[in-house]
Amino acid sequence: MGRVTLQTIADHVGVSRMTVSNAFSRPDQLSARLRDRILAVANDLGYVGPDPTARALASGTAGTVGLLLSDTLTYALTDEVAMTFLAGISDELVPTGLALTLLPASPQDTIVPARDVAVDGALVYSCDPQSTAVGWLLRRRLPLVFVDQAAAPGIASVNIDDRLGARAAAQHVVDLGHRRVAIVTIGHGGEYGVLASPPEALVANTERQRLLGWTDALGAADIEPVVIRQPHAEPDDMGYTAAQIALGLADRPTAILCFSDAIAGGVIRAIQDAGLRVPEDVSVVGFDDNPLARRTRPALTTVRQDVRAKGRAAAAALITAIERAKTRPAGRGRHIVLPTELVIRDSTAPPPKTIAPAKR
Amino acid sequence: MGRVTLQTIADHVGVSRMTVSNAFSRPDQLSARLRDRILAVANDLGYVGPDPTARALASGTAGTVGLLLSDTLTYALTDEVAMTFLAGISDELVPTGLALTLLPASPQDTIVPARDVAVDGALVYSCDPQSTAVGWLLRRRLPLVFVDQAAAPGIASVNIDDRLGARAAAQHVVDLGHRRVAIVTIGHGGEYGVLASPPEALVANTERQRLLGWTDALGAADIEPVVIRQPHAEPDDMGYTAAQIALGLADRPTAILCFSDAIAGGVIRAIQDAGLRVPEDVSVVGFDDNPLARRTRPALTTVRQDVRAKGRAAAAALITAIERAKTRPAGRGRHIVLPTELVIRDSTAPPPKTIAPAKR
DNA sequence: TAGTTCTTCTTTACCAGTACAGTACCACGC
DNA sequence: GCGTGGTACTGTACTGGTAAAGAAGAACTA
Repeated sequence: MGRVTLQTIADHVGVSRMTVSNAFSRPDQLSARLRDRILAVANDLGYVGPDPTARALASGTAGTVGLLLSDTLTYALTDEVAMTFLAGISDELVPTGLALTLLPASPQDTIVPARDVAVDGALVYSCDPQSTAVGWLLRRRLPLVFVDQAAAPGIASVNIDDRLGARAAAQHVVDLGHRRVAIVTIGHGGEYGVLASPPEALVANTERQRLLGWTDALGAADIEPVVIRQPHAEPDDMGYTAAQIALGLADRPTAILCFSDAIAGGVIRAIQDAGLRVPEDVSVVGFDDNPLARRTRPALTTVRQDVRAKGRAAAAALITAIERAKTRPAGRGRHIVLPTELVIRDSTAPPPKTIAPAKR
Repeated sequence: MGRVTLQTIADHVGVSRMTVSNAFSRPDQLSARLRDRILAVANDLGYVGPDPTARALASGTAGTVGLLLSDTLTYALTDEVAMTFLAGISDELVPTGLALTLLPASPQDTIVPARDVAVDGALVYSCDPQSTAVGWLLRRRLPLVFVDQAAAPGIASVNIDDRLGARAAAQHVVDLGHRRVAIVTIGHGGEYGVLASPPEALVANTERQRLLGWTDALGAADIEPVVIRQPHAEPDDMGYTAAQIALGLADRPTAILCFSDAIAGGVIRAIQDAGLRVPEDVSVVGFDDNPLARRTRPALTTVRQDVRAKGRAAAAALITAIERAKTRPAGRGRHIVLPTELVIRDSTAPPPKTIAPAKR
């Protein structure tokens, strides 16, 4: 069947295939007159442009970068912070003309996107570095950037200062005079419910770092927090059930530190539904400072991170890594750590003098 | 530089290149013994698997589908409804092993993802059908599915029943006895502020359809709504400013119909900040029924759409379209319309007998 | 006027696979 | 003892481009 290729056009115009290729890809390599003629003929023949797959093979660039998300795509995507991260990535990517390919962790092993889809490099966002998907990317020797996960030698990484941020949050409630503190966190893998094992055992790096930060400050004040870990299964219940557990404890906490603002939202609802007040009865601190934090009533005290900047930094680092890979055999990546900042709003206050009973 | 290809492995094992290819891609074509031997040698040589770009060229499949989002990626992505849509897409895509490539509308014209990135088909989500990016996809004759935009002949589409949903929302406030109704909508392109032109003039199909639906019901009750259109620039102010305009009108509306729940959130805050109550002074209706709608206080009356199902339907339609394109020259796509449903909660009530003055 | 450089186009040599049609060998049935 | 069918592997012929060096004529320099 009459598929139109560069050769078809070349024959029609009476030039070599290479010249037609240049007409599309390197306009400076031929005269403007000839180029216009070629483009006109191409248009008449219904030629759209050089075939992307063929071009990818010949030139060695796919024109897109991968993004590997933890677990199922599905799971990571429900998080609204992830959206902002994506937006940050696209800020950097769009001007370069690169596309972004989401690489789901495949359930099968016949087709595995991380192994079988063409990309020029990839961002690895909050994944288990031991996972098979990450393994494939490493073996392919693609330029990589690790984001929100433990830095690996030789691989560029972008992180926020989770530990310091969490530490500041915990120090804040300590300074307010709280002595009974609960932590509500979320993650995947490991045990759920009231957590007994030390933070080091957790798989998810972000969670581990924040837990270390919280216990840094609490430990220094000789406070042993109750850590409640809730699976990420029900997006609608984020933190609600965990908070109920915390409130039901004999020594009810007067402050709850949360892994994210989304969780803090659920925690606040649980507190209010139990007939208690925030911050008069229980103080709550979030993490992220997402747009909702400002609007929540009471406005949420939280640890700000600039997720969009994180996305930009990650994409920029990847672009550099790809550039470098073209010339040098292998570059050692830089490790970027972005700052966090405690934002004090209305959800934290000194602990109550006497503990009000939970109604309900 | 010893790059390892199928040939390298073939030479080592002493079989033909084709057999090595089959060992990876079509295990049933050779004996298990030989296959294991080949795989072992491949592993020793550090071979990861058939090169994705070469495979794409030779087999004619890229292993990924495109997603074209309106305008800048950046812009579409801040919307949390878009996230749920993505999750729905991945529900269908993941089991097939396909990846998802986000195709940003490029600002330049040397590299245009919609034209230059290899995909097996594409979803076009809420785009202007006249845009150049859509034009490229059409010219490439890729299997396409249009989502949330005007159906085009010969192209499969997935929509929700925006018009009927909006109509139900409007009918609801009419039934409650409201006579002064404002509409707060959002979109891109065209005039902003109090809208004078008829709905038909709007570019964005979703917005146009909902506007038609609202005016269907209001028109039948002989009510002329005030339509306020706010640009999508400031994601943090969604609906707030528009609501302030509405509340400042001489004939202050007693009901406000909103394009989305996110806008409704801003509208409610604006009403409350003006010292008025929802729903006693002003009723508010949203659209989407996103998770927040339930949590908002008061809980939001809204029009539910199943965004995730929409994503699933779109991806499924695309997969069928791709399947069919392999055999038949061109299939005419089906047009799917998903239902909407009015969910009545606490943000709507009969209008007040007397109009309370706005404080502040 | 000859040498040099530019511009413009062409030649050659890949890129790394897959599809499809063989071919050789074996077992089976009668 | 010969067709018949199945399994296991191979040979040939593509897929549609790009990089890099080469060649031919024009323009520029000395």
